[in-house]
Amino acid sequence: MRPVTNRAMNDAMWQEHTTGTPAIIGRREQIYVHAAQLFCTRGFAATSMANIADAVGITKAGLYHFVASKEELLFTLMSFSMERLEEDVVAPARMIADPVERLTAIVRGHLQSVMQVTTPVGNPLTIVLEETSALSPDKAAQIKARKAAYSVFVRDTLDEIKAAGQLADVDTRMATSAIMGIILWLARWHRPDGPMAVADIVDNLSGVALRGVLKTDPR
Amino acid sequence: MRPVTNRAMNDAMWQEHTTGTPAIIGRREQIYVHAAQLFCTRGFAATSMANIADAVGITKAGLYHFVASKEELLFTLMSFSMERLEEDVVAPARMIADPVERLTAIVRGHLQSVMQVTTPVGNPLTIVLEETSALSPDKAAQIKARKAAYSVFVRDTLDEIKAAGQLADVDTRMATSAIMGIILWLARWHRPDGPMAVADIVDNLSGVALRGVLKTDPR
DNA sequence: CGCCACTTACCGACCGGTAGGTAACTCGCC
DNA sequence: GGCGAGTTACCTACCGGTCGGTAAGTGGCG
Repeated sequence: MRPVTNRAMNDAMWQEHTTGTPAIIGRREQIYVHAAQLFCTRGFAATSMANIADAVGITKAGLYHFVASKEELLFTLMSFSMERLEEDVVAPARMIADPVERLTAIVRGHLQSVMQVTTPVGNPLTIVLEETSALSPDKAAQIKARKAAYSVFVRDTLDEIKAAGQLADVDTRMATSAIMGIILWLARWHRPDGPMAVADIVDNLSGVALRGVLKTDPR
Repeated sequence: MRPVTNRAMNDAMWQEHTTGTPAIIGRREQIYVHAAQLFCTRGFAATSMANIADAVGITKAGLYHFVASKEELLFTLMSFSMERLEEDVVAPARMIADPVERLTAIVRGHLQSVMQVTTPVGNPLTIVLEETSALSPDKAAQIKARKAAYSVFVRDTLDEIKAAGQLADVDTRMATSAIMGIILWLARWHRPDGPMAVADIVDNLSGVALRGVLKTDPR
């Protein structure tokens, strides 16, 4: 069973929902894109394999030619989602030495990334990450560990900012939670056809987040 | 079919999970409390009526003696949740004339309210509100309208603050979204046995939220 | 070039199990 | 004796997943 490449899936999701033109992509990619959207709209448990098959335009048995199980489908989607976050947001930010600049890059990058996959139901890749309870304990633990690593990365950056005397009077765990809340909530409500430009949303939300956790710059 | 009073349900949820002592409450209240927790942990679709019945200690048919349907159960829970928000947070805040003070009261009150019902799985009453997709269109619309009214209340307050020249350079819709994100995310991760005191969490998160949206006080 | 072995991409029918929900009965108490 | 609070037994629909089968290629070899 040939694996789905992340690049192909990303292209598929991105192209389908930004240009409106369905990408010429393989069945596997089609399946993952439709599954992500359905899981996002109705939830994992409320989506049947027959629903996904219908959306793709094949039968349920045909669907099982490409995926091993419903759980594997969800897990692959989640892994892909975490990989995107790690590659597109965390990796570039790690190269930035100054902690305030790094935090800015994380927040703006993550916000940007959330809006890059824009569907009429929010960002399926982010929302699907909330379905960890549908996974077997060991797979759930894998995803949770990757989420936790990201959280630690943000918090460590905030600790550095605190050490440099540039953090507002706030616990770094709480600051991390506040930032995550702002970003994750965006993933739920943002619609591609909304009235506000992506760049403006990034500016506004990163502004609130950074003003909220940083000491007002005395410069 | 006698209705469940909100006060009784509130007492039940509150007492059960703060004192550890199960409150002496009626079956109806027991059912709603357990259903809320299960819906919160596994999700609405992944929770069966048999699961709820087991948790309460009766049979599934016995459960149907008290509730009309699974959907009604969810809808009642959601209505109760919105009523609490409206009574405990919105109503008191409406009496405050100064918009900055009012916003402070909303944010702190909502954070407080989220942590008042503390279970090992977050705040079921808040999280259950995310299951609107499991409701029939008309019932979903009712809940969405109440959520929207709350959102408008917050945004109107921010508009007043802007008019008074006390808002940071941020769109009021975006500021509303950021504030909601911080609060709703708290409802997902907060645990009653966490290391941080409720009062400290309120101070920290309201601090981030208010610093994020308000102009730095020149006093 | 043509044929054969093999693979890919499916389909219709079906399986055991579980879902939400119901009908009819029983028990105990005012 | 009637009503509230349950029970057992059961129904139908649908769930995730599998089975056997097949049409349309693909590649190698004589």
